[in-house]
Amino acid sequence: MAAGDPCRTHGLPTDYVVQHYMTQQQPALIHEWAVTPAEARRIQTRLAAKVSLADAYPALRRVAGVDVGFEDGGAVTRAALVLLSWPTLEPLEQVLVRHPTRFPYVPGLLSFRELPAVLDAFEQLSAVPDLVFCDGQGVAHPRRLGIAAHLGVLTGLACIGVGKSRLIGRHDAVGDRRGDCTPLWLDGARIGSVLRSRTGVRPLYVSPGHRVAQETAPQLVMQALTRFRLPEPIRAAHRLASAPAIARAAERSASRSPRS
DNA sequence: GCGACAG
DNA sequence: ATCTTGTCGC
Repeated sequence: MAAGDPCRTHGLPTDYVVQHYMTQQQPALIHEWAVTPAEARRIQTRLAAKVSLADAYPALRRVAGVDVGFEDGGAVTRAALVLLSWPTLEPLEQVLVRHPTRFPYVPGLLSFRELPAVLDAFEQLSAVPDLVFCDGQGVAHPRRLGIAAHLGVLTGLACIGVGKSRLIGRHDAVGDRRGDCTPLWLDGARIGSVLRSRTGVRPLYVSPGHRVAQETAPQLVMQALTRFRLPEPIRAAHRLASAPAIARAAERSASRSPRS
């Protein structure tokens, strides 16, 4: 691969070494996506060793939000990526990529289903975000490599996983007021935080993906919140990824109350 | 063998 | 995630 080329992730043999996403610095391990569940789990265990749980991101100027949706009963994957200013959270740029879906949903292997399209979206973004908020878990995962951690290791970007529900781990009851937070544990180690992003809503499962510390992750999510349950970067990405569903909903309500 | 199980 | 209408609550 020539220096300067964006990182390509398809069709490469397992363990092929390429440059980090747009940074052209440390090489990163890129693997094949056409794998069996058993191979995927081995890849996760190997890549998990590359995750860093120490704060190591640039001064925050712009952040990104990632979310994925589906069309055609799952046949098509839609990856939405939105770039926003920080700390003002104003949308700056957005990218939507559609890919044929080629991996089933298997609990614990979500990244193998969604990341191919997400990585393509990153290649089309004109600027590199200083931090990424990703829908799903970070290291709060059976093998410590949820989609946010996987994305972080492959791109080298600082990432935070924000899950709407729990994949694994145990925790005490969370306070019911906005900002209340309690650690998420697995085998005696902290793997994330359970955060009440808004009073009266189900808590968020926040965990570092890469280059972010356990204590920092929930703080950054709090700073990315406005008045809703989900942090703004992810809300923006979700709106984009769910555009077809929203359009169909609007279509139905329009047919129920026709004008004229 | 029986649950649990991101999106 | 997606399919789907109305409905209970702040």
